[in-house]
Amino acid sequence: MTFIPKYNLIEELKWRGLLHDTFPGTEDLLNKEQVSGYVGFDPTADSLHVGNLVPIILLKHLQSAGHKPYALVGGATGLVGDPSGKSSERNLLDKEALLYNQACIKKQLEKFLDFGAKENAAEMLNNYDWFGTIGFLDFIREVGKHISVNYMMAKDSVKNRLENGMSFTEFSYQLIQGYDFAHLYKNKNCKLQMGGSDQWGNITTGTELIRRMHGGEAYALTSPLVTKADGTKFGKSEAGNVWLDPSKTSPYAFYQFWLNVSDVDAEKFIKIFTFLERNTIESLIEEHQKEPHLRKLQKVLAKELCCLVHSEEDYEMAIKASDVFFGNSGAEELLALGKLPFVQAVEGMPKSTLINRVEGFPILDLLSTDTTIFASKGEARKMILAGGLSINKRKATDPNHVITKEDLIFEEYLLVQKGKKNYFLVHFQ
RNA sequence: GGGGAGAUACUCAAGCGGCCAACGAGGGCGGACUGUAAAUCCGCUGAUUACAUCUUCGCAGGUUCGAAUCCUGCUCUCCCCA
Repeated sequence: MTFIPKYNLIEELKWRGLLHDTFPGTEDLLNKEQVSGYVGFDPTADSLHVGNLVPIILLKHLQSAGHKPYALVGGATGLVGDPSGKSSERNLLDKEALLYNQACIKKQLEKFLDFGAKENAAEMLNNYDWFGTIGFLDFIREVGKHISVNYMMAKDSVKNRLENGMSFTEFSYQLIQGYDFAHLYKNKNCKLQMGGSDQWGNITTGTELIRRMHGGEAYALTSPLVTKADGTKFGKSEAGNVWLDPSKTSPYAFYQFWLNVSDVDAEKFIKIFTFLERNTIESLIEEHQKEPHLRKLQKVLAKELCCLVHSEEDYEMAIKASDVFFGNSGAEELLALGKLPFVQAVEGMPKSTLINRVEGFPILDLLSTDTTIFASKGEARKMILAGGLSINKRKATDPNHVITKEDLIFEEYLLVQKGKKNYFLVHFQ
């Protein structure tokens, strides 16, 4: 039976800016047979974040080109800790947290791939399943014997750490990850490992192991690190990491993250993060350049990602809330939003909870003493006098105002707005 | 070991007896404009009960009606000669 890929994966990834490097022969392999490929995800947190989207997208492309994707949760590798890109030794996570993280990540990954496909259903793996039972002695006899320390020391991830030191634990990481690849090669006929460019060293240790242990040929494909034009780190908002878990980063905040991408980055990101076709993207870019103020690219980008990671309903809600928070609408529209969408939109905002008092809160105390919205009363006062503070979308003008029940929205909230886009929520109980 | 220069607010950097909560620049925050952008312009940027008061200019003392500014000691930094 001859295999014909749905499309040339390498070509596709190339124009999208998702290709950094490949092993020689990878393209030929992908064009002549159905390939099983995998990506590993570290359970360092209880949720994936936007930075993990790239490897997820690689898997999706692999699957839609007709190949078979494996998503590997690093239950074992997480116990050790990948030194790649780290300048110092990290603390080990405790086993319970890791188990919890693995479960969370597994659940998230399940959303993105098709596990019911006939020809090339995705599969989920956890490397703890094969590492958990290997003893240390067996491992160093059967695996360690094939790789020289000299070879391991030559990797950037190790070299960069020789000055400041590195534990044996982290040093051996590449062997563990390398063995994953060898194990999957042997047991799942998995010939391809994908990942970020920082994984190159770990991946090549894997292909080397496969050659020495099984006399086989394996392949690799990496994507570049996602960068922003202004040089700041991708994947962070003012509130910190942008997570895929809606309880850690609300769909509204997630939508906002993509909407606020700069013009230059939007052109780049729409290729990387969406599955829109080439001509669709090209005409979108053209439209955007003609009428940049409409920010069509950002809107499409935010929509696609919001729908991919969350849902259409979440997207609709995010748009509604965005209109209220950033459009020209005022206090009336805020009320008209209704309590439920309001609560969803304010999720992820800096928040303070206060016990309601009958006599009310002098506004300056509320802003600086009862909450940490301002560092001092003086600052809060100046902001009010400068016209930079709104309460529930209504400009505050009187620094001596006392907040009482009448000021609350939906009877329990106070939406404090500092400047244009800094919102804080005060919840009264 | 000898000689010299310096330490000022988030950073750089003026000030050298009262007019100093301390010039100016950068950064940060806010306002106007705009695309929830960039650029530009304007304002704020020690605290407080804001008329006014209080605590700040490496640290500790001293002189003086009055000190970031003068004197003494200490700590630290930089430079030059051995």
